[in-house]
Amino acid sequence: MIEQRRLFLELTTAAGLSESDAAMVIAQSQVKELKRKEFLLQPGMQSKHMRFIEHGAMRSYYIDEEGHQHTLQLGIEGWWINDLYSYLTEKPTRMFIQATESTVVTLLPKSLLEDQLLRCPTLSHYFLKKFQKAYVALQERTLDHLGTEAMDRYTQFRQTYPELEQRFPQYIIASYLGITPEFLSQLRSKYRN
Amino acid sequence: MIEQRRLFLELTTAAGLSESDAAMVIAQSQVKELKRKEFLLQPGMQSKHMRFIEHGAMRSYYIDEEGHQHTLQLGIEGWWINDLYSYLTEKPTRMFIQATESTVVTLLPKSLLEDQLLRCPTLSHYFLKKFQKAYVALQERTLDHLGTEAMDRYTQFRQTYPELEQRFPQYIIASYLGITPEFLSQLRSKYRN
DNA sequence: TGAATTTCTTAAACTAGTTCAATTTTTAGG
DNA sequence: CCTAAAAATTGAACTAGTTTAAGAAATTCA
Repeated sequence: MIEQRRLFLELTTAAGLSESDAAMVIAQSQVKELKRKEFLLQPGMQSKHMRFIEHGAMRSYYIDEEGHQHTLQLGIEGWWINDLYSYLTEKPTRMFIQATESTVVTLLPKSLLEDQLLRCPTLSHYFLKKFQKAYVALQERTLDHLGTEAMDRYTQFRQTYPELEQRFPQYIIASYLGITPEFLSQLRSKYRN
Repeated sequence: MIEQRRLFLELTTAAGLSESDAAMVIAQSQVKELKRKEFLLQPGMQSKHMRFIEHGAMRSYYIDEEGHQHTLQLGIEGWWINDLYSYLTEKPTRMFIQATESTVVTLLPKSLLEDQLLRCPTLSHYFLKKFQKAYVALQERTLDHLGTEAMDRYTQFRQTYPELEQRFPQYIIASYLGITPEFLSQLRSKYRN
């Protein structure tokens, strides 16, 4: 059964673990099923797991003082999703992580994972790269936001993540792009002609 | 002489290294002096060092397609400054790192540093925390930017970094806050009354 | 010290993106 | 398959922040 898990595939291919090492990691994991709109994490909670999407789709977002949602991360099967801020600092999160379809996630508890990272350099290297990638993605997104106008951000988003555009409703994509759904709608109608 | 270096102090106190371990790190380092407006890093270069400000002040920024500057990091003596994106990925940077006063920096070459990280867990832990902090700071800044209006960002900045406000010209602070110098000037005049 | 350069301010015209409100279209899931 | 709920669209009024321009103040360093 383990072999059917997408995470098993990820660890044996992308991470380069042996099948037995991968099996050991998976043995420590929990599986969680979520219905559409259910939450995996909510403000005030602490993120104590690394989370891998087996199938389905999720997003992380936070709500500012004026009540506006800002989507920070989108993810579908085969992606990791988390609030690394809370995971790394062990402070309470300000974020929601929510399933946008019915979704299955594998959870690796931080405490157990850290033991395994000490024992398995390959795994450790894999996660180091993941953290770096997360930093890089965040920086890229931040620069993008500061220096690019909404329309360009939208076309760039479509090119970079064509699979995401079909998978998430537009109001979520708008919130990821940092604009209102109404304004995205306007952009789209201009784009068409 | 080594004992006079601010980095020596940082390593023996904040990082908790022994004096001899700290001395070994320092022995691998270079010192660089910069005049006001001189660059430590420019687009296209690769960031191959960790950089510690001995004294003076620096900022990192990038220039978008329309030619606007966006300041990402400010730093004064006792702070690290770098483009971690380029340092971690070993790709060319998009950023400038510039001295805003005459400044002395200690440079730790990545290749040598990584050997030392392997040998010295205390040092390794110190840098792990630094990377995490950088991620956290970036995330905080990004959220802030998305959800807070300029005036609030400004007052928050003043509270969080009172030492920086006096140290950098306003047009740099404006660019750090993500607004034009003219608009910051307006905000300040409202704030006064 | 003093001239040249850099930085800051003010104000008016402007624009990218928001808000509000009402209508239409699409989708979820019993 | 049907209906309630969710999502997308349209347009008009609005606002936070930009642009341009020009003068005033502050700072640098020869």
